[in-house]
Amino acid sequence: MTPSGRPRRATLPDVAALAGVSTAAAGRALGGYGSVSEDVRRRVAEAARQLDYRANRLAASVRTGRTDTIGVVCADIESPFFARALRGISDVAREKGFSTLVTNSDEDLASEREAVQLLLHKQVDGIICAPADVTRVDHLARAQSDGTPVVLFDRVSDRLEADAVVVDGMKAAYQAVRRLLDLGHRRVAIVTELRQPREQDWARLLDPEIAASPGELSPSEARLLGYLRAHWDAGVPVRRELVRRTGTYAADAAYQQTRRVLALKNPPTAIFTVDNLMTVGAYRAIRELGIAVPDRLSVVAFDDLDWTVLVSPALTVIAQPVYEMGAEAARRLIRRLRDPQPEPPATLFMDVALIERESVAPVGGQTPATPR
Amino acid sequence: MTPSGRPRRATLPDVAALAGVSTAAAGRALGGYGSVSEDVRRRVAEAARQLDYRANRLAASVRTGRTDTIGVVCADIESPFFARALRGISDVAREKGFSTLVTNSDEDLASEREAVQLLLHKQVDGIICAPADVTRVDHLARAQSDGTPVVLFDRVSDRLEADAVVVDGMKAAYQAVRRLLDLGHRRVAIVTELRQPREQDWARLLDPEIAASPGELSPSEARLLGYLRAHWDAGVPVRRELVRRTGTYAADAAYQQTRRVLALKNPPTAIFTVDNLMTVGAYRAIRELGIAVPDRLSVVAFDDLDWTVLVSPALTVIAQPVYEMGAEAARRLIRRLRDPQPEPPATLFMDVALIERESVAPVGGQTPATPR
DNA sequence: GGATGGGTTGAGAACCTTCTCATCATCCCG
DNA sequence: CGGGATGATGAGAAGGTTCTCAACCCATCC
Repeated sequence: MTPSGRPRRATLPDVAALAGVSTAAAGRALGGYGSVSEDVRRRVAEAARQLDYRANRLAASVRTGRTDTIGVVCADIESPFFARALRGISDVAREKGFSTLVTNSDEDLASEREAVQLLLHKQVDGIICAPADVTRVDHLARAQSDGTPVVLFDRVSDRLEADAVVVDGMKAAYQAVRRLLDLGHRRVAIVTELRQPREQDWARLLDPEIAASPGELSPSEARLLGYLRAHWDAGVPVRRELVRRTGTYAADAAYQQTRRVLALKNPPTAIFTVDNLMTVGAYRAIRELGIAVPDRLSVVAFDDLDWTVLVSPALTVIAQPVYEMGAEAARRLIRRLRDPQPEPPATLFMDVALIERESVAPVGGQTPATPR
Repeated sequence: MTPSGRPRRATLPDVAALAGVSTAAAGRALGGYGSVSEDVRRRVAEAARQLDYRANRLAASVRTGRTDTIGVVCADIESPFFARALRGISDVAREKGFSTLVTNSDEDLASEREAVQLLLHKQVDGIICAPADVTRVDHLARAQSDGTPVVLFDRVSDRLEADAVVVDGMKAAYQAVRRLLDLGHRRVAIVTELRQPREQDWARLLDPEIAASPGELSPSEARLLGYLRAHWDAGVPVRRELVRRTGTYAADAAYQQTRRVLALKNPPTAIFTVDNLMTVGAYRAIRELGIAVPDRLSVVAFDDLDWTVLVSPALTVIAQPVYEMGAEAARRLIRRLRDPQPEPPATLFMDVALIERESVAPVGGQTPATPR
């Protein structure tokens, strides 16, 4: 009996004793390693059943050094993007016998560091992380060099030799914005967070050399770059007042910025929102102002959300394979866990799809011929 | 060096040796238990820093029996409801020094059993669970009697003596439906999942005795009961053809059912959807059919989602304090962990709010005077 | 000056597994 | 029938921590 009066849970020696074998044999019988006779296996199983034995996987982990757990650091589990990705991760993980320990960084580097620290203390076998700052990944590098593999998710960093699963945000944004420009739009607004609005950011994006290697860019920066390039290639000048940064990652800020940009003397005829939170805020502003979409304003949003088909007109969006991205990240991590030195780390770029619905029209405003 | 060539991580004895103290002393110094002199504390800290010591919390857990981890069994992490609740849970958990191990049951009893089993193997300190079937909770009862406290979330079961954090779904639904009836609606449809459409369910809900103790009802059943009661109290007969069950928990099914109910010769003038997935499906049908809301159809939805203000007209909804529910569940669980025998388990009913927006009008169809 | 008591300290057990290794029985084969 | 391979078994170490306990120091108090 424990001090609390509850009967203590049966342990391996208890089972072994009841079955009349050694602890080692009982362990083998239940753990499925080593070799045991059929007879012993049966007796041990029976004893375990009788005692309602429940293996303590913690103890096993101390011994083996494996916990069959993968740690996930996401920005915010509440966001549909991460929620769905996590579903992909945990489905694959479960299938392969792993659990998932989830933490939120809220896009804050310090929280992320703390989270990684915690995961390492808890001895997770590997980590999937959406790094808050792709230029500050030393903690991940250290985890990795200490033997805990890392897979980057949603964001690459060329300062870390690790697998990564991402989307080519630059290409996707380019494609969407190019489409708008081709339809004759000359004033296309973009609503983006972009946390540190360092003045040199803008310059960085203009630098063709940096622009060529997206490993230094956050997703938002990459998408902004796509926006800029589409303009350059189309020979349309970029209007500074149409590039709206919220500075903070919040729908409300996007709402404010959108109201402001739509209140310009010379307002945009199209707007591109850079992720789901920005879309929510921007769309609220558009709706509140009662602006006719797509007649007066065309809208393209990054990320497909279930409500984008519920509003009228339905939103044209860039859809990322979010679930699959999560699943693939988990697959890669687990592959690396199983096979210590498989192949050199690689970045997987997954395809996005531009889903044309009803919120885009040629400038001037006729609705396109084929609404859906 | 480990076989792999990497230097082995420093352990407590290593630190102790470098600091020139016993392992026990080093453990005390770093772990913050027992008593140590200032001098020792400093030397140990310095040694730990030099060796880049990282505590193995697994080993500690084996010894202490605590893992500072709480297990969560939710139906589907991808649903906005659970995603937000999980955020509440993990915020509180983190603040109090706990991690969260997350599993999905997909509303399937077998998966839930498996998940609980896994959590127990991993020795979580406690479990927060949204049980798939409130009448089958033996596995949770066993976990609890074995010393792993359980807090029910979103659903009560009177077959389990445990804390629970829920919403009074019956009252909420009653309130919403009553409002519709008071506005003159006589044909109010309800779209609900309700997994096992056992024929006796209906009878159960009619039985006043069972209806009095909601501890046997799933949230969907409770909400249906609220719907029924509102009718009884208002003296409005319940039309069987207006009660639409999807049988399966999917937006598509809700879409189908909604199309069907709206295609009746004598269609409803109002519709009540029972949770977020049902709302998405039902609203898609309404939009596709081009039915004017609220002029021809009033709409009330359970659960407030970010898009309910983005559609026009904005949806009138019943809002649950989802984040707070998660947070409170975590608080209760942790309180019980800290204090083995605090008070008897209790069910906390949290308040819902009926948020009136633009999707409800008196029957016949004028828009109400105060749109927002 | 001895008793009391609180703060420090280290030895070693404990937690519950897995793993190594030596032992032993069995079996196959030449 | 000897030699070697194969498989089953148990003793005991290992994994990295926490905890118990006895010993010790030193100050205080009578």
